[in-house]
Amino acid sequence: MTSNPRLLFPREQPALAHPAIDLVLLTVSDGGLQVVVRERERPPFEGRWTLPGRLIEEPAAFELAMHEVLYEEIGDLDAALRPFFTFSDPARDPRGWVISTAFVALVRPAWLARVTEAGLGPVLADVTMDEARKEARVMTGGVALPLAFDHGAIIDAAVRHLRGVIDGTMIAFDALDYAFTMLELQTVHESVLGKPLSKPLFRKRMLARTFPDGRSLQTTGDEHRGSGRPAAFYTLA
Amino acid sequence: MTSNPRLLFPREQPALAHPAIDLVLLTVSDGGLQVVVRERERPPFEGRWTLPGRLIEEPAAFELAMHEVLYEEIGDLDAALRPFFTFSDPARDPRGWVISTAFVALVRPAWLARVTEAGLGPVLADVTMDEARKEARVMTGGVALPLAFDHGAIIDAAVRHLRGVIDGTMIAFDALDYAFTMLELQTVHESVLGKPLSKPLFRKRMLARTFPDGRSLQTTGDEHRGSGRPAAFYTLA
DNA sequence: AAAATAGTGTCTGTAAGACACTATCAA
DNA sequence: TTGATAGTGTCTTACAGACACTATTTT
Repeated sequence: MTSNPRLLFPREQPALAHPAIDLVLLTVSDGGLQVVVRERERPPFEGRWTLPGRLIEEPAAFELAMHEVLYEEIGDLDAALRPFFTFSDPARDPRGWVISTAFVALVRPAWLARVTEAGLGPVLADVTMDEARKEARVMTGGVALPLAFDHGAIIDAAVRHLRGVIDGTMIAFDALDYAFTMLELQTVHESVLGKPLSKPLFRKRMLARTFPDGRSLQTTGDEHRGSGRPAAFYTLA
Repeated sequence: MTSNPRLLFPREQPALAHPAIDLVLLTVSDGGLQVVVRERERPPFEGRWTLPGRLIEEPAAFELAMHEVLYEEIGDLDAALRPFFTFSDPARDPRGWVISTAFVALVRPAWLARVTEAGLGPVLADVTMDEARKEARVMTGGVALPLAFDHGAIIDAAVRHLRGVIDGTMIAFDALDYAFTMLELQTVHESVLGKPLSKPLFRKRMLARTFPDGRSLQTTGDEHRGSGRPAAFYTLA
């Protein structure tokens, strides 16, 4: 499919752009939000950090291209990626007009383990939301990683999107294993919202709730043993 | 086909696409949702109906192109258009790969008057949501208008988007004049949601509410006189 | 026993929801 | 007066939110 689409619109001079996708893969560990980023190896923005993503090479619905990128980056993933915004500013990429549709997903820390293990590939970086500016910042070990393009704004928009939907959808469970403790679930919510929640209230609400797919939280019978009283494991059933 | 995302422009053949925008301009009159559509005058889909929109001719952020289309279609408009989805299926336009970012706005019936008056231009059509299928249908005077491209799906997605945000944002007021009655406000909500609401409850909620910009509903002192008891006019202040 | 984490009970305020009612206009 | 539309009062139930409390484990 290399035919130039310009020829198909004889009566107009429509602009052409490079379609692209960027993925904001977020996870919650150590009580904070983390995002997958990798270092750019060529100009522009050589040495700065970017989200996984790329220009589209074959005409295909973005939802398909998105799964390709996922497979290459992480190896496998069936988490629900949702599109949340399309970034279209002609100045966002100095090489040309790149229109990027951004997707966001919460993923389980275990699924990202292979990313970190690889060593030279993408890394997990802590996300800091700057509530005043419209850009998130990322850092590892307290060292800020400079971001390429408008990727700070993309991460910011992704987290704000999640904040709006985390309480009405089942997205939070994408960040958790099959079985999880109530505290783990609460930490996912708190990390996304960027603020603490009341423990008794959160518990009550979650246990009373029937989720959109009809399931609700059930104890598995197993327990998580830590340094204090064991915590019950819950799952969706 | 190599798929190393680090080799972008120089060594790969990224696809090109035509960026486009489509506008879903909705209004509420006669107690129902209406949308601006116009008849296509050439293939493909000649004679079928489309949303206002077009291919982008100059690289520019979509938000700018959107205002251009608005100015040409309606003459003037400052309503808040919000992007809600980007449609990217390569098969959605038989001429080539057209990636369309769709925007939705509620607008005042008076602003659309000139559209209808023009006669030969766009028309206002009644919107029927087909809750089962993911496509809305439109009709005028009980006669269904066949839609071009995936515009039925775009309208469906637009209304679903509105349903999710109408109660938490101030969008509903975009469909109303400076002063409006409580019933007019309620009708806007009901038309978007596609279901009736309790009158006393709606009234209580709206009068008790402080909206995101800090304003709340205040009576203007004027009255709307109809066939029954006059209704108080309200406004945001 | 002390520390740590898990989990519960109770009270108060507020909002949802249902329903019946009153108010004010035109004809 | 009747019909029509506008607007209110009241009662019940549910949930948010705050806070103090109890429970079960490890060290």
